[in-house]
Amino acid sequence: MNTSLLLQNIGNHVQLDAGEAEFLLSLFQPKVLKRKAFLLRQGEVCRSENFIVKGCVKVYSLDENGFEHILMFGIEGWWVGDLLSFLTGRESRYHIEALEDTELLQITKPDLDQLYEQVPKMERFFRILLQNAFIAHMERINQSLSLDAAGRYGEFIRKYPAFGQRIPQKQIAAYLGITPVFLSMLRKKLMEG
Amino acid sequence: MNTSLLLQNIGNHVQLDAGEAEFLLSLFQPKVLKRKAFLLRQGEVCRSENFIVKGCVKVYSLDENGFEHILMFGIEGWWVGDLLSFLTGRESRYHIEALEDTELLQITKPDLDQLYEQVPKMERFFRILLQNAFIAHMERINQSLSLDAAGRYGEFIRKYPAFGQRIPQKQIAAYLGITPVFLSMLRKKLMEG
DNA sequence: CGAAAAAATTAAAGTAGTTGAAGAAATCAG
DNA sequence: CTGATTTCTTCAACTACTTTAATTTTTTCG
Repeated sequence: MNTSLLLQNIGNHVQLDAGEAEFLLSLFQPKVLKRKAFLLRQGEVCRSENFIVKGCVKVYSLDENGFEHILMFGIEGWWVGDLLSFLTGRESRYHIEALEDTELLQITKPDLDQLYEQVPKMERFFRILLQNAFIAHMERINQSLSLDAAGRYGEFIRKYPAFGQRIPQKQIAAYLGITPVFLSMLRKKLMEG
Repeated sequence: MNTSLLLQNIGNHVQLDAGEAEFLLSLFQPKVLKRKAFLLRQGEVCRSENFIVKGCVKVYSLDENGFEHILMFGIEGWWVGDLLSFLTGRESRYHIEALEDTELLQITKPDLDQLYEQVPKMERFFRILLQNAFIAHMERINQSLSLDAAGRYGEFIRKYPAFGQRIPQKQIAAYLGITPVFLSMLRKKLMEG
C-alpha cells in the first residue's frame, strides 16, 4: 500500500529522520474495505486509529428509530476512529462504514504507545491533530446553533466542495441534521434563486 | 487566591513533585471578574488558558441578529478559553463572560510553552484535557443530530444537574439551541406529565 | 448490458419550534 | 429596602422542517 501520503501528512507537523519514518511505518498495518463494509460497529471496541489512504468513510450513530446521524466523513489524508472507545476500551456508540472501496493504514493502541515512547515527537503530532479536530467540532457546534438548514448546507459546500460531488445527498442530509426531502427542496431553491 | 483546586485538578492525571508544583504555580496569574465582566471579546486574541477557581462563565457567539449562542459553560474546576485563537493568534469569534463573580488562574502561551519544556508531563496533562473536551463535543454533536429539544434538555439536566439551579433558563435555552419561550413550555409539560 | 436497488424529486398535510406581545415573578444595584 | 431591570410564563399566530407517498432518475453489480 502507498505510504507516502501518511508520511507527508505527518511531515506537515513534525520532521522525522529516515530511521524514525521506517520505524513508524513498521507499526502500521494496511487494511482494505469494500464499499459498505464496516471498519467499526456500534458495541465493538475501537482498536485502532486509522489513516485513510484512498476512499471515503462515514462515522455515524443509529438512533432507536433506525435513523442515521453522521458525525463526520473521512477521505484521503484524514484520520478516523472513535477516540473515546480507543482510549478507554469502552464499547463504541458509532459505526464506521466505507462509502467507497477504501484503503487504510491502522495503528493499534499498544503500537501507538510504543511509538510515543520511541519517537516522542509523535506525541506532539497527535496533539496537533486532536487540537484541529477539537476546533473543527467547536465550529460545527457553533454553526448548528446559529445557522438554519440552508446556511449549514452553504457552509458545508463552501468548506468541503469535493464532498458535494462525491457523497450522496442522503448522506449529506444525515450530516446536516435534516431530511433528504428537505435538502432536495433547499437545492431547488438555490438553483432557481 | 486558592491554588489547591488547580493542583488537585492536575493531580488527577499526572503526578508532580513539590518543585514542579511550585514552578507551575509561579506561571499562573490570578484574575478576578465581576459578574457580567468579559474574559474575552469577539475580535480579541485569546492570550491565556484559564482555570476557574470560583464562579461561572459562558463562552458564546453573537450572530448578525444579536442572538447569543452558548458553546459551553464553565464552573469551578473547568478550563475555558478559545483554543483556536490561543494557538494561532487569530481573532476570536467568541465572547467569554462571567455569569457570577469569578476567580481564575491564567497562563499565557509563552509560559505554557515554557512549562511544556521544563515539565514535559504537562504536555500529557493538556493532551488528556483536550481529549476529554473533544469527546464531550463529539457527544454534543451527536445529541444535536439525534435528539429533539426535550431530549437535549433532559440530557443537559442529567449530565449537569448543578447547572439547572445555577444558570438562568434563558442561558440554558441559548445552549440548547431553542428560545427561552419554548424551554418554558417544555418545562411546564415535564412538570405536568 | 440490463434488471434491480437505491437515491432524488415533487407535492400535500402535519408538527416542532419561533415570534411578538403582555403581565407576573424574580433579581439586582444603589 | 426599594425601584429598576431582567427573567419567566402564557397565548396565539406563524414558519422551518418533517412525514408520507408516488414518480423519476441514477447507481449498482451479476
